[in-house]
Amino acid sequence: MDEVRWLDEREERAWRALQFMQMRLEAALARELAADSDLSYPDYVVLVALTDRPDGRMRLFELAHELGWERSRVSHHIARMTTRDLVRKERCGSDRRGAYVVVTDRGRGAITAAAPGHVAAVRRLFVDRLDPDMLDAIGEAAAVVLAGLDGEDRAVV
Amino acid sequence: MDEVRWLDEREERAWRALQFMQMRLEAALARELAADSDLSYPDYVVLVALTDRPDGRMRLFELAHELGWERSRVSHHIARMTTRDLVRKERCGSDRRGAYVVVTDRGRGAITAAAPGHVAAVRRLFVDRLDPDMLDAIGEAAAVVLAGLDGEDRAVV
DNA sequence: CTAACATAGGTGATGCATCATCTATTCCGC
DNA sequence: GCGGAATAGATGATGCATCACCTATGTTAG
Repeated sequence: MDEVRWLDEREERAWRALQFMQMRLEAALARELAADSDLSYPDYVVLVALTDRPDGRMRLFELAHELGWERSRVSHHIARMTTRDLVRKERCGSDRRGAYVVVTDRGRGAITAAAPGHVAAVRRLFVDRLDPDMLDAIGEAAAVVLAGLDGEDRAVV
Repeated sequence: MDEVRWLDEREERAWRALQFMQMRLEAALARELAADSDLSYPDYVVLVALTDRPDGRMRLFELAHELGWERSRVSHHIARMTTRDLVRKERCGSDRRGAYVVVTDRGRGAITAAAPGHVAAVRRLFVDRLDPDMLDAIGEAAAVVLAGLDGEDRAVV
């Protein structure tokens, strides 16, 4: 049992501020999205991922990987979105275990309507508050931490 | 209707990386906490807040404010924690609408057991991956964004 | 070829988070 | 004092996220 290295004041401040910012930011964005679009934040990111593809379709496991979601989460969420006619599922010919998720017209309409407001909110609350140096610093720091997380996952598996 | 100012490549990169980092980091910390402590992340932060007080007690609304939670969330969560004997509620004498949350012995035991591992994980996955400059930059950036969010809230209310 | 394993996806249970709404109490202006 | 507004907290419904587990299909070592 080694001694515990608690966080010092500077470390604690940065860590807590980041946590708090993330929580408040996500809550604010989700609220704004819900207020003017009938989409939740998860709905939004799914539709962004799908409409980034020229054919508006993706395998479920691709979606899971791209969004960093668990497979089961994708399954549940796509099921909910399907009942709202934002996406639909199609069986996959080449791999009969698999399925495609395809964005519907209604889904396209929803994301087209929602995106400008959401991007404006991201700017107003986050991007435009920070000067480019800070933004780069954050991007770089996040990349470093992500690389560490990836490394752990690979080590464990 | 003004033109939409979409995010440029640098902005998008920073924003996405931050989102992704936050998601993966919180998931990893929550999993680790759950694996060796029977506490969820929300349980953990509640117990930290309570044990920071000399008497281990707080009003529910204080807890809501300190954690940045909605009142209803606090109410539900404390109810769940009460059934597990991590905290208990006490009626407040001076304000008969109110109630205290008090950490129990079991709650103290749980947080004492969980904290070293959690702090070690925060170090391993986040704090120790970044040099002090980066950490400060993040703390500062988060503070700026938080100030903006506070400003909006005050303006709306 | 077949047995073992890996992968794609689905499902039910449970805990988490929010919303709308409710009651009880306190505060505050008149 | 009294009546309206604000505040403290609770509650039920609903959507979100994870876990443990399941089926079906594909892959590969022997």
